[in-house]
Amino acid sequence: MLDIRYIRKDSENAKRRLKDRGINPDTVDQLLVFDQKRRELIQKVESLKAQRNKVSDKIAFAKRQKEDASEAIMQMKQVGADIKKLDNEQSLLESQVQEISAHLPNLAAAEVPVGPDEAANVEQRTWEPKDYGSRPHALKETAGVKAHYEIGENLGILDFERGAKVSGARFLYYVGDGARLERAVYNFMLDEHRREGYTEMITPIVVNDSAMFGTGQYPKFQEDAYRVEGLDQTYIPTAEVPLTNYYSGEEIPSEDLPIKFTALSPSFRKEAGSAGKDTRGLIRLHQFNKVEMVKFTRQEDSYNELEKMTADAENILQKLNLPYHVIMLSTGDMGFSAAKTYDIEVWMPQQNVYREISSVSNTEDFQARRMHITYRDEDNKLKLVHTLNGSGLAVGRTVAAILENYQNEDGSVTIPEVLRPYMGGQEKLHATSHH
RNA sequence: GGAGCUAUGGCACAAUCUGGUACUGCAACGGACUCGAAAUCCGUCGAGCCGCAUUUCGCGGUGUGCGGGUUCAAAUCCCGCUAGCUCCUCCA
Repeated sequence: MLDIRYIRKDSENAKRRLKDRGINPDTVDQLLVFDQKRRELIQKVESLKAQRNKVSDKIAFAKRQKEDASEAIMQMKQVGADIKKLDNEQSLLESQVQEISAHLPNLAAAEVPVGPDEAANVEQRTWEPKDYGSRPHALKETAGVKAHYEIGENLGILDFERGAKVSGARFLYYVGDGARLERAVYNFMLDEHRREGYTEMITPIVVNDSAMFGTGQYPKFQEDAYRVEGLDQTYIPTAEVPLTNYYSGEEIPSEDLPIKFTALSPSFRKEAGSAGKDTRGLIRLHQFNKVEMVKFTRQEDSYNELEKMTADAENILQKLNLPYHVIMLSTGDMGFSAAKTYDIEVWMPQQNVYREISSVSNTEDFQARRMHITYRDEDNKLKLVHTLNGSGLAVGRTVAAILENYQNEDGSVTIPEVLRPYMGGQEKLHATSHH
């Protein structure tokens, strides 16, 4: 959520910056009207309440003295009724202010490119293994390159058909070495992050509505969430939700900052509005594994920590020897809560494109204000923490990238060296029977 | 899932039956004493949120788990909810 006092005080800039995020300035004007009315009403009702408090004290005093207070009581009857009426008006205005505020996205950081969509994103850097060209999996340019789902099905390690039979489209079974590879990948990721100082967590994967509100998924993006029927609970779309809400409503001892969490979790998304897109393979599923990173930082540290978190995600791809590039998302392509986002896209040779495998964002105090997570600065002043989140990485998409980039001409797949200790020293995936 | 109990400052608790200034202790902070500290004594102490004012001290509202209701007035009475504890039931 944005600071209403900023919008009030610097409304022209607020409108301009929100316009970059796709918000009609009229919406902001409407918000300011409600806010103005609300504050006028507060002043009215508060002076009545001050009066009531004073007279109530007098009545209490009189009763103790066994004196008659019925005149004051009669007088206060009307005041009480007026307060109730104004209180109701005020709570209506509060909810109108809240309704608009809750739907306003975060403001973009100054250096974020302004643009309506992904065309305005700006590439930051590219990376590929030094010996990429001489490796057997360097099939980037050749015609015989297979798609990851084709490789997986041929090897018998990915079973989309039975996933669809049992659950529906966009679900799958990993079978045998496929399941082992997935497990190797996320264990490797978690171990790397732990080494970088992240505390490993296992979180609830069902959360309540206030948690979904806290990180910014609700109220705006409910249609993409798997809700538990009748329970006001939701299967998490990302571990960012339970990890960030861990401290909701709390003051974090400032000597503990920055705090770094990592967790593997399944992520559930209805993918409403993406019908027909990326329908095949591991790219777009209703359920997928993801290793997530979350940080809580002092305000002045968050952008430095954003760079570090991005490097932590890149480290995984570098150790896996997978080519990638990093882009900075434009104002029109960023997520609701983000002030600045780097996407990391991994090279997928069969489609000849870079494909998103991680998204790393600084939300500044946007989530912390919704969740009320604070710390005290050097002057003992209460401040909102900054929160960051990033994938490190999407596990299924990593498996897909490994299959495509490490495929051999005989149909086998070489296992990246760093993963071999996680697979009993195995070096290749071959077609085998798993039945 | 069933029954009972509980929820009050950073912590521990009182006031709830019988509606009327939310008690006390510990901790914390300031001061006295001291070369310094401990002990002792004196004083301050409801976090957060909202509004107004602002160069500074501020003023008011809210705030006894959450949401309603009754009342001139709610920690207290009524209704709903949440969480925790105990017992029963169930379970990996």
